[in-house]
Amino acid sequence: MDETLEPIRQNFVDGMSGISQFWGLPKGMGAIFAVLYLSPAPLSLDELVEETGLTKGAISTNVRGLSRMGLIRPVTRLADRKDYYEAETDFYKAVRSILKERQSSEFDRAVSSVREAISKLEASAGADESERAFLIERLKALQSFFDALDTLSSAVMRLDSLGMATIQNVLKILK
Amino acid sequence: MDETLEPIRQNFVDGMSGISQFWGLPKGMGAIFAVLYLSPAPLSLDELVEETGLTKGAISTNVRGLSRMGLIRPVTRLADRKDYYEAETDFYKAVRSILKERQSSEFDRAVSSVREAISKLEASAGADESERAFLIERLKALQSFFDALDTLSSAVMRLDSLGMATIQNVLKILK
DNA sequence: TTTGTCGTTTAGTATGTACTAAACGTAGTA
DNA sequence: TACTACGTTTAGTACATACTAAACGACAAA
Repeated sequence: MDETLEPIRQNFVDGMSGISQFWGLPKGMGAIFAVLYLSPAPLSLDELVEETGLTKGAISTNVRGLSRMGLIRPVTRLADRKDYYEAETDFYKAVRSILKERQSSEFDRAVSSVREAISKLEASAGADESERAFLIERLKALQSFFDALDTLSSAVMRLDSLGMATIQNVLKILK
Repeated sequence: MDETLEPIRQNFVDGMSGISQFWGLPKGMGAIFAVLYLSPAPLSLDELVEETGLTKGAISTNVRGLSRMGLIRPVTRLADRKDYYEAETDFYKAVRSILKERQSSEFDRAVSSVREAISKLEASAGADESERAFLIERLKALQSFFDALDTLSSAVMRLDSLGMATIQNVLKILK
């Protein structure tokens, strides 16, 4: 690697680490992704150890997380027991993958929690009428907001089939 | 408060706490917002202490954070030294406010970090040519992705002026 | 089988942070 | 002035978690 370019790369890696922990992810993830993203060839775990300064254990767990989110991709070479990884360069694909990940876990729980609360409230006659009505109203407003988010999210996840032209259309409306 | 409704409310509060810490925010924030959102009238700090079980200190700092994000709003009553707070019920307004908050802080730093890297790279002639070209290509791809995000984000922030019809249009395209 | 090279897992550690408890500052009230 | 009722700030604590170091398991080669 050219020494002139090294500080620039290092700065980029630091920046991505910052973003990473800003979004609540381990900063090692950001660093690993940054290194892979600026690498012309897939890298092995040991090479990542070399480049990031993290230990193999940390690399192992973070790499698994990044794979699960679709931000990096394992590359296997025949007759080579090492695992190699490369960065996903299609960010829209990565965004979809991340949304899919997050969606399933916690967001759904929140949505169904609200839905459950509403149906319980509607079932509980005999309680204070005005307060009950108020709670139902508030929760339904929240629910419709969640629905909008859900529509948006699942729309984005289907974005590959809709084609990149869709993104342009949306941006044109918003611009 | 009707005792029949209490467990439902409590369940909702717990759920919002969960979401809150899932998104990297203190779970106390979620709880406070939930309590305020389900309250017909604005609540004072001491009432929030009562409802959430947190101490006044924690309430104080979390309430400040929620205000800054635009998720709740202070309400002052004449001839009453207490501060009261109520939840923002326009979630789109809250989203805009949160985006504005996040945008300014870390995202911009990332964007300008990439831009800076690119211009440094373009200035550093004499270095390894093929690698330099590769880095520039990758960073420019990342930059255009950031630009798209930025366009989207600032568009959402201007969404009140564009009107709610815009949201409908966007969702129609995506649906 | 033994040996070496992988990735994974585990136990321990350090760091950040959200909280509690209590002191504090401030502004109305007697 | 002293007193009271607030919200804020600070010092300390508990807890979560991302990491290190090292043991472990799997697998291919000798």
